[in-house]
Amino acid sequence: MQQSIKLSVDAVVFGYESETISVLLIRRKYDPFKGKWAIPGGFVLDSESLEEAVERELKEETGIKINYLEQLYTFGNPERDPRNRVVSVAYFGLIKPSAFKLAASTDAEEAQWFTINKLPELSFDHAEILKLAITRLQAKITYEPIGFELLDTKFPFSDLEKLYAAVLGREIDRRNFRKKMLGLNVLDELDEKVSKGSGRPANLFMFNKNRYFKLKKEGIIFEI
Amino acid sequence: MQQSIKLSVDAVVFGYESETISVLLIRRKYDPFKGKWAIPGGFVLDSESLEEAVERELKEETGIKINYLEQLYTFGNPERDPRNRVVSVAYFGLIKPSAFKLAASTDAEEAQWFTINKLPELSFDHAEILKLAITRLQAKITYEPIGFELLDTKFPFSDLEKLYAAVLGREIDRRNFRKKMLGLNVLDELDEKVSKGSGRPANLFMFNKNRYFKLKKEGIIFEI
DNA sequence: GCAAAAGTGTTAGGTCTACACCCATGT
DNA sequence: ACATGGGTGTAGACCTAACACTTTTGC
Repeated sequence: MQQSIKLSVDAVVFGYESETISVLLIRRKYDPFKGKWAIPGGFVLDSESLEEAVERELKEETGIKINYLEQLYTFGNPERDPRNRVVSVAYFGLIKPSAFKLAASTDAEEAQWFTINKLPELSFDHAEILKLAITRLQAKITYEPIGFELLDTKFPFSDLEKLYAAVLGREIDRRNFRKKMLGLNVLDELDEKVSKGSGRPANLFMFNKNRYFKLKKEGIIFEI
Repeated sequence: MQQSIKLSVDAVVFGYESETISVLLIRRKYDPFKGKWAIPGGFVLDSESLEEAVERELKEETGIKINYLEQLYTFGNPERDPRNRVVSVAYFGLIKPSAFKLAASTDAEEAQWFTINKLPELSFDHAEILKLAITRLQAKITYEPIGFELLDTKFPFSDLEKLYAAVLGREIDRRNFRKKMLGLNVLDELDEKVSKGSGRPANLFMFNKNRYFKLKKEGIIFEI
């Protein structure tokens, strides 16, 4: 059998800071779409798994190390790359603010964070991929505890609330949200406070992953 | 760039009859796994889309024409095929009972339906693919109206109820289920009855796809 | 007239939503 | 003392889950 399809991976990486969700994009060095912005990604090597390919490409192109990674969708339209047939397995990933800064090795001209409401024009079918990733993030954050992957290990409750508001694009009721989230029984309240300059200092919380998995195994589901 | 990865598609096709869910499997003609059962599938041609590849392979191998098709997941473990690196995009599909019979052209020895509780040993990582497909079917049937793709166009309400019971693997309350399902406002009750030999004849229903899409656009969601 | 499947309501408990005031700190 | 953000409770509406008898047909 003769087949000349090439296989690539692409990764939509989301970060959260200053109450907005951002996506990591790179500027293309070569044609097609030279100079245009694109989702990081590249061809899969013969010996590596798809996830390894994503992690390798992310490290090479942006210097970041991902925190959470899941497969999104495979894009296989024969016309999606103007030159060759390239089928791409898209992933979506989340990183914590502490890993948010791009590696010094990366030329700031080449990799940048973009707020999801202020996106540049994208290469290939990457706008479509990104749109799907955002939809998935919005859906998933309501039934799996992935929001914590976007926050530091210890966080004030208001950060979590603002994150949900940013992702879902709507206001949320502070009291009801807190009640429901704490009722899920997967957050540990620490004996530590943090002050944001003015206002009453906030208690810090941590996501208890073990407790979450235990509850999940018992059939108790996370849902906001 | 040198890359010798091959790309294939595989399709987990579900059917529903006699109150059980079945999967369509084929017997492999060649090594590896010669004589073993496998999910239908094959290599993607350079010029066709992934969906076209699935439909072509299904027609070639089993003679059936699918009713509903959606991408499931892409399996890319380097070890999944003992001979070459083959990355496979798995799909999951549903067919109506009227299309349930395998084409006469197909040797019954080569393609067969298996009740999902009585599966034979499978080739490659197909057991894993099938397991994922079942999980997806169970999840999806509760929040998208895909169950109707497994029934004839006109069906008695009890068929729908038994389908849900079969897919979810548990009993469902007849009264509550009917209330909720009819309350979604996507079923049309016909002026037609059907009798199953003994017992009171049942009214027939139809899924109203247009109404469903209209409601969906208005933000009203299907949920059981 | 009896066996078999279809059709139909009510109640109690739990969950969701809407909503406003006090608390702890910095300036 | 005032500005800022953190922390908390309740009542009404709504939804869910549990539960059993009557109706229509074939035999």
